[in-house]
Amino acid sequence: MGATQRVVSRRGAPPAEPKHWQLRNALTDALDAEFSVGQVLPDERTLAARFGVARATLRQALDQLELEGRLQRRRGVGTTVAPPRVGVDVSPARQTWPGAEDDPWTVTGRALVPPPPAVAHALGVDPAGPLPVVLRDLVADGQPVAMERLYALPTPPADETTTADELLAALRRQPLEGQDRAVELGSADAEQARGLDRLPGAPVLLVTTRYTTAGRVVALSRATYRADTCRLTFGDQPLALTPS
Amino acid sequence: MGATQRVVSRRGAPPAEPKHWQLRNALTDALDAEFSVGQVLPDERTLAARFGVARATLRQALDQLELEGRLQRRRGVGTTVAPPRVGVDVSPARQTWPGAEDDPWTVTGRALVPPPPAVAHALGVDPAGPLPVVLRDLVADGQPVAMERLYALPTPPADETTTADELLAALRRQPLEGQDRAVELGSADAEQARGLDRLPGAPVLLVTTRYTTAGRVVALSRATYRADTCRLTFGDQPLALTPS
DNA sequence: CAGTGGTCTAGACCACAGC
DNA sequence: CTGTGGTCTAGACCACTGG
Repeated sequence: MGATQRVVSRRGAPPAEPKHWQLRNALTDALDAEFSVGQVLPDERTLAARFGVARATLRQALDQLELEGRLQRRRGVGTTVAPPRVGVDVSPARQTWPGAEDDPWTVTGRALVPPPPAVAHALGVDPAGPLPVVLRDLVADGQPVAMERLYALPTPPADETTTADELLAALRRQPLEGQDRAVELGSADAEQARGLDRLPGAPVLLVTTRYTTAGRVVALSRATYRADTCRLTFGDQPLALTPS
Repeated sequence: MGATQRVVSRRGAPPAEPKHWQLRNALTDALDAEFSVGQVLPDERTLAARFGVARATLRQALDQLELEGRLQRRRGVGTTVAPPRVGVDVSPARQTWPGAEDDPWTVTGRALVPPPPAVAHALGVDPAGPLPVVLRDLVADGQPVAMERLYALPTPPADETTTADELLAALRRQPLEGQDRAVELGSADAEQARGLDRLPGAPVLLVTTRYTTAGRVVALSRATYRADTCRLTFGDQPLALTPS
């Protein structure tokens, strides 16, 4: 990225693309060609001036690139070129309960709370009645990448003194008949944002897993992965691919 | 949502949450309590005035809700409450080539193009040499939900006259040994945006599938799903769950 | 403390849908 | 044409990091 430049063309043909999009494309090319992982970019005010746009417009482009995992921004620090996304294996192929050996998740706590309506419905329980939850974290490459809430149908019924490990052990005692998963886009709530080192509303990949035994859903996991840094892999071996 | 209201509390405790986030939460609650699918919201200028914020701030909250699949916005029309996300089955369990019978995708074209670097690398071919691509669309509930580019290692070599169906047939003639998938967050390019009836940069779930035969990747699919309207399901049966 | 990204404002104009 | 969401601007202030 050289001296003052206007990548933007607005005169002439009517259906011109939005400036922030042209800017994103220009920055993508610059990132590919002239920057290496970890390198810090000029600050936003400087970049905006350099491209001849308002800071809000420049930020729209940076937002895109951060969403795509190309950039990493930290308040008070600066904007750096992000490393390729971390591949996280989430294949349902390995039919195991959570907490089995070589399970990379770490238990961070447990609670007894009224489940969200959707969870209560899936488990077939009363939304008002408290349900035990196991809280777990996933760390990859030294960075927190996901947080999970695992709602379990307790057998035998749990109380305030039941530990997370006891809840997991109770699940493992049953035969696991099946599990299915769903992935969708969501946004981090305040607590998740704190745990993932992001701001509230940060984009996350929400993975919902249902564990069934005897034709009945007995546990339901809600895992939120940082969408900017994670690639979820299903299958034999992780991919070494970056978009486009 | 009644008359003029300020949901926002900024005085007092220092670490107050951002207005746009409080606004998102307030709107989420209102959506749950007082709105039904398809209902149109007041226009943005009215809403902003109602909540006592600038339109840009209100829009930040609406952006979130649209990302989460709660709202649908159409330029020149208005903002409506979105229906629950459509579940799309993408389990790699069904080990079949694309284009098998009961494959819900529709072929829309083919091309002979130089592949993106990542694709060339995965297939082990020269990034400069043109590669055949099959273009396909996926429609669910009458709405376009995904677009796919399927890069194939042609056997025998394809030329400009090879049709999409011939390319798919050539793949199906080989034994499919394995496939693996990866899901990550991306943004729609100009063409995808057009096909998905969105604006450029719209959030998409990027699903990369590798098809292997004889220990070699012979085809690679890049499918982009509308992140606002789709939920990808892996497993026995689709889930009927909405976040929180 | 200075410098960074994050938030918020008030206003203007554009692109598009539908009447 | 009117009304909608989409884009863009210029500026201010806040929250956080690091020296």
